[in-house]
Amino acid sequence: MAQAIPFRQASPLKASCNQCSLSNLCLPLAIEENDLDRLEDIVLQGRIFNRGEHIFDQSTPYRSCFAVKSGSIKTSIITESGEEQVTGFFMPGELVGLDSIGSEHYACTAKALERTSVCEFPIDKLEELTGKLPELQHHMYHLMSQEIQNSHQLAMLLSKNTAEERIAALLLSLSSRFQRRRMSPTNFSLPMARNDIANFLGLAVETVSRVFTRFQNQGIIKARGREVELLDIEALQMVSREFSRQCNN
Amino acid sequence: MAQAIPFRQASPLKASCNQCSLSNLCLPLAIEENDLDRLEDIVLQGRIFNRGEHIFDQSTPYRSCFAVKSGSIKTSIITESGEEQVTGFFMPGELVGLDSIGSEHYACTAKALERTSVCEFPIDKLEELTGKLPELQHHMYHLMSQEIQNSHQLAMLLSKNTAEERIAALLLSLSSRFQRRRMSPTNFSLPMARNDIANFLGLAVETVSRVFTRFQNQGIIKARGREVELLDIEALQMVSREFSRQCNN
DNA sequence: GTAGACACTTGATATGGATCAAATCGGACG
DNA sequence: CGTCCGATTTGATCCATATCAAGTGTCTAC
Repeated sequence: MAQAIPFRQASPLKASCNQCSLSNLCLPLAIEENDLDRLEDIVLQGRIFNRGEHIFDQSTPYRSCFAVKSGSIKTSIITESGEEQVTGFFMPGELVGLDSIGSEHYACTAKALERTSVCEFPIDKLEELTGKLPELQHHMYHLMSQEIQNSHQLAMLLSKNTAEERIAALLLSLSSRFQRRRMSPTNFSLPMARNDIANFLGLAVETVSRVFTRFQNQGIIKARGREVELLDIEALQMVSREFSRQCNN
Repeated sequence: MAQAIPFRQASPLKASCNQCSLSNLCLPLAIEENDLDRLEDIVLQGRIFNRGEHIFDQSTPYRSCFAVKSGSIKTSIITESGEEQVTGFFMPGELVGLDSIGSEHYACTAKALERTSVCEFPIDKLEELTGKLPELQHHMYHLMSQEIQNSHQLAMLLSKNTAEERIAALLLSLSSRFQRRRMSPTNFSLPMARNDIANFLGLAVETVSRVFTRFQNQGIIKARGREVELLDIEALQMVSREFSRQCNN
């Protein structure tokens, strides 16, 4: 599949957010064409992480937030007692690390779920820039408030919904995020393991597995390992009482 | 009950954040003495709400965020099906409405839990000001990321902890927030009903009640209605595995 | 190709907290 | 001071999901 890449630029070399296929999802979307080079001036592009590698963890001093360029990332909080709580999954175009701005260290640990490349935005430079570009500042506020809302939605899911409802909501959320990237909203491959899904949704792995097979038996989805096909989106929306918000952020 | 209020200033009259007893908790803490009047220029002070009144709800177009001056506020999401999910409690010095910046409408409903006064910060003016005062901008980012972290902590509590752990964590959080305001961290009166606690923590009212009496029988707390005395904070911290963060935000 | 390790599935059983039901408390108001 | 209604407590029972226990599948590395 991955044919040899002829000249992988080590990394520096000015980024061209301009030409990035994600520019309509990522920070550039809030910036005028002619200010774009100011963002390109501060971004560090081209860092690549293999599956399982940490982008940062809770002991890393906070420096930057990261945009996912390709691949995917899971963030989680590890408690003193070593328990993990997955707090989110991040796909291309999404920004990781907004939960830590102004903290000494990152508030969570970010791990690549597959081979993943990211763009890094040093926070001091980014804050300086948002001070000059009101549109960008507004967009940052918006992204952060979205993140708060998402997290509230998650809390809601965890406290009020059944296992089936939670899983349906997750599948729908992923679906709409694939769609945003002009990929199939019904056929995709889950970037995360059942374990991560279970942890994220506050369930046992066994329960996740059972719900997947139940959905499959009902003809709502087809799943083979991480490959998923949503056969009946409406049914999923029925199952998930609280689908509205999760879907159209 | 509400005796006539002799001269309630309709509202204008320039605020003096300067002299506000909460200036070390609220937005002024991020502002140089000599820039403070710029914040005072944009804040609308003196709005008062009686218990049960809405500061805003999900149909209100987003205009402002609010700082609690006295009293307390509960925020919640009301779903189409009418279910409520309490997303937070806000006490003096804390900022409400950060979850909605950049949205058309408020993402939640805010209700006064008791007689409450708030300071209103129109968001357009505030964004303009944060563009000029880097310290204030930084502080806003920090507050918002704190809110994300809090919400993640809540999600964690909901998905991993028992009823006792959740309630212990809430009591400790309230305790430290009272302490921050130089009030007793061990003797206080809960601003919210058992019902709100239950909803917030994803429990049934009955369970909350039972845990309160259990804690009481164990001599950890003393509770009579909303009056609470924490007799053994260490024991509470023991009960709540995940106390660390909740306490010292 | 095979060993080992991990990811996932399936089945049987246990349990924390929900739900249902009812009593008691407490405050607002006449 | 008594009434009424919502808030809180207490008790009995039930259920969704965790937990425990075996498989079975699948990927990696040698």
